[in-house]
Amino acid sequence: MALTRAAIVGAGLDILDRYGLADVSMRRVADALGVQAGALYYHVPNKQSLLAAVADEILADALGPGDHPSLEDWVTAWAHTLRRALLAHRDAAELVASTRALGLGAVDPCADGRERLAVGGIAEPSATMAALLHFVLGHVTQEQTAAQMAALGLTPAPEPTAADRDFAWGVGLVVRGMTTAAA
Amino acid sequence: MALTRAAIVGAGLDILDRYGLADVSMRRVADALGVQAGALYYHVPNKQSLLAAVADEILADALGPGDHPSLEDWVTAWAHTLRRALLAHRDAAELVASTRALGLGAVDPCADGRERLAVGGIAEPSATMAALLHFVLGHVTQEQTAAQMAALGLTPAPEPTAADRDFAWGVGLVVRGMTTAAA
DNA sequence: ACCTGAACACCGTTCAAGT
DNA sequence: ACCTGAACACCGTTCAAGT
Repeated sequence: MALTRAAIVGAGLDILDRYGLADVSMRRVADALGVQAGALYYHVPNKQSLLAAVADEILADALGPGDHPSLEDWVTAWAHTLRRALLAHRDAAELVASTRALGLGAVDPCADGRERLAVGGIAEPSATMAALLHFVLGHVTQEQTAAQMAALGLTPAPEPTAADRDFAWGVGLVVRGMTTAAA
Repeated sequence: MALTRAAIVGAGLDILDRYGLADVSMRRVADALGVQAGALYYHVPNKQSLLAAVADEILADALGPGDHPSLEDWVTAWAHTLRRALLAHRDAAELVASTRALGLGAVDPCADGRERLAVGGIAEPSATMAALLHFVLGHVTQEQTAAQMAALGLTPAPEPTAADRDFAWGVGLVVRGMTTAAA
C-alpha cells in the first residue's frame, strides 16, 4: 500500500495513544509504516505540521455539543465535550495547546462559540472563548500528566472525582463571569 | 571558579533569555560554563530539575502584589504581576506551565492567593486559583510564541494593546465569576 | 569530590542516488 | 513521483578514568 498523508497522521495518532507525545518522532512513525524516515518528508513538510494534523483529528471529535436552551448551558457543554475529546487520547491537551500556540492546526474549536456568544449579545466573544479554552487546555494537561505520573508509580493516584469537580468549578467560574456585567 | 548549582541555573536562564527554551540544552549550558556536559550531572540530577529551578527563579520575581483594599483587586493585581514576571523572560510561560504540569518546582505561585481567598470566604479557593493560573499561563504562552513568530517575520506583528485588553478581560471574567454565587 | 572523554541510543532534516 | 541510504548536526544520560 502506498504511503499517504492520512496513513502518516494515523500512525502518529496511534503512537501518541500507545506511547505518548515524547515518543511521536519521525523515525518512530516511519518505522510503524515500514518506511525510511526521510520518506515522510515527501508527504508532510515537517514534524510540527504532522503534529498539527494529529491535533486536528483529535479536535474533530469535539465539534458541536448540540443545541441547548441557554447560552450558558451551551458553553458549559462545549467545555465538557472538548475535555472528553482530549481525555480520549494521551497527551492530547498538551499537543493541542502547543499546536495552537504556534498558530498551526486548521480546526478552531472556538469558532462556533464565538459566533453564538456574539449573537447572544455577550461582550468580547473572542476573548471569552479564548479564556475558556486556556482553562480547558491547562486543566486537562495537568490531568493527563498527573495520570501518567501515577501510572509510573511516581505519584500517588489522584482521587478520580476531584478533577471532574475542579473542572466543572472552573467552567462555572468563567460562565458566571461571562454573564455578569463588567464593572 | 568552581561549578555550582546556582551558576548552572543562572547559565540556563541566560540561554533562555537569549535563545529561547528550545536552545536550553545540557550541552549548551555546559558550553556557556566552559565545562563538559557530563559535569552538570554532579550538581543537578537531570534536565527537568534544571528547568524547574529556572522556572522557580522566574516565579520568585512575581511574589506578593502587595496589599489591596478588596480581594478582587488583590487577585487582579496578582494575575498582572505574574504576567509581568513571565513576560520578562523568553518562553517563560511555557517553561512554567510544563514544570508545574510535571509537579516540579518548589515555588507555588497560588499559595498566597489560596489562603487569602479562604480567609475572605470565597468558595473553592484551590480550584479558583488553579483556574486563574491556567488562564494566565495559557494567555502568556500564546503571547510569547506570537511575539517570536512575528520576530522571525513568519507572522504580521500583532497589535500590542490587544494582548493587554484580552488579558484584562479574561482576568475580569474569572474574578467576577469568583464573587458571584454558584447556581 | 569533581570533572573529562568517550560512548550509547537516540533526534529532525536533507539529499544524492536509485526505481 | 516516490523512496532508500547515508549523512549532518544535534540531543540526554552514563560512566570509566583521571586529578
